[in-house]
Amino acid sequence: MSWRKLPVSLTELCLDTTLRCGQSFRWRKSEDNIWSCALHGRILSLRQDSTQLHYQAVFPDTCNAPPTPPSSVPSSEYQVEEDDTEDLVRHYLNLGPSLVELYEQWSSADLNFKKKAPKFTGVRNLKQDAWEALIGFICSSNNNIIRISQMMDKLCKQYGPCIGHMDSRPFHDMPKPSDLAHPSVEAHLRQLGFGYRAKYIYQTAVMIANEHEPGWLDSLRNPESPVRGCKIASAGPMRPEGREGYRTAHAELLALQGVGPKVADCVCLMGLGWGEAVPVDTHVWQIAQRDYKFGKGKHRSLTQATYDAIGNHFRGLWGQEAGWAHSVLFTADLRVFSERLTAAVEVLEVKKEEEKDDSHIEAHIDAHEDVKSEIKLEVEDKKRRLAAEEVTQTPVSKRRRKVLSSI
DNA sequence: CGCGGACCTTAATA
DNA sequence: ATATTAAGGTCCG
Repeated sequence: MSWRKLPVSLTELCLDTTLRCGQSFRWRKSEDNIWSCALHGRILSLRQDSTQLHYQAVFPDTCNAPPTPPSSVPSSEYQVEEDDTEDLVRHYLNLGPSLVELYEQWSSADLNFKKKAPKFTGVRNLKQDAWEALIGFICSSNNNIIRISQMMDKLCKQYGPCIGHMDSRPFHDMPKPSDLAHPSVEAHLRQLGFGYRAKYIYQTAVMIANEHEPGWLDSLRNPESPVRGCKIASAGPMRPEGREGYRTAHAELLALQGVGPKVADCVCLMGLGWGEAVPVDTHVWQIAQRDYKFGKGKHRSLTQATYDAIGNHFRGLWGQEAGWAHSVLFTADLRVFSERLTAAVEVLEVKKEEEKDDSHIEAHIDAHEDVKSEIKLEVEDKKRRLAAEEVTQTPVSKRRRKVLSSI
């Protein structure tokens, strides 16, 4: 029940960015900045300060302790089970690589990355369960992060096991493929507001539960990035189009209903450990046109050839973890973080403290004068939207609106 | 191989 | 107030 901790700086991991940037869709944040999610049979909770990541696992039903092992299980084996939360955290958050070093590497190779990344440090590429990633990203087509999250919540509440409660709210884990392979599922999901994705989810569940061998999905994983344990085998040499295992996994996934090139790449990148997978969605297509000279001549529209060319270009630029670098730029392009580009985030943070005077706010803003001028056009472009957002969304203090309009 | 339309829902935008 | 658009696309002809 007690919290444990790992030393992690905010530049190595920023939970608030990583857990909101559209990689995963099941984390919930409570009042006091605690993120929680039902994962591997427990409710995992995370929070962080400037120097440490705090984590806690609450297991169901047994006084907040891990399940009692059957007496037949040797205690030595059980010890591993009991203490695997740290491993789970390290693995899920992909804490192995030095993110500062990776950012340096990507920045030295790419001026655009160097320009955009400083406002979006600590974006980690989560190593999620492949099945969860598959369903999550099938839901993502023509959709937004809020609704995707709501859909995943409904799916788990309807079909997944309840792991426990926090703040008087139930936490359900992901249902298994066989739980969704019943013919009634499609109509039910449609009734729950999944739209045309209901059929995709049902058909994909049938494929994985009934058509493929058990373990098929995980067999597509990067052997250098196994679910548990350490590296089993080499993933082979890097090529412009990615390693062989990645290409195979991508091609296999395409056979599933509701899985096109973009969703397949998301599953490869965030569920199967293929760091070179580069999902090209509307955001990345915009980025490729705006910052990397795509959108003309041969690559006027986002055809399959253009899609592949963009991935190849980014792999050539950023290397084996190109998909991770892509996630950083994708995050920088997300609407929910757009205010970060306007320095309004400083105002937000100051506002939370409630008792600061305007001189403080001005100081915060002035500190980013250089950034502001550099992206002045973008600020102009988004300022109007932001201001409108403030008026229509939540009641905002006059002070904040005033500051915004003065940027 | 590339194009255009349909496809579910919802909330912001015009 | 009501129509249109956009939200991490895919499928089909």
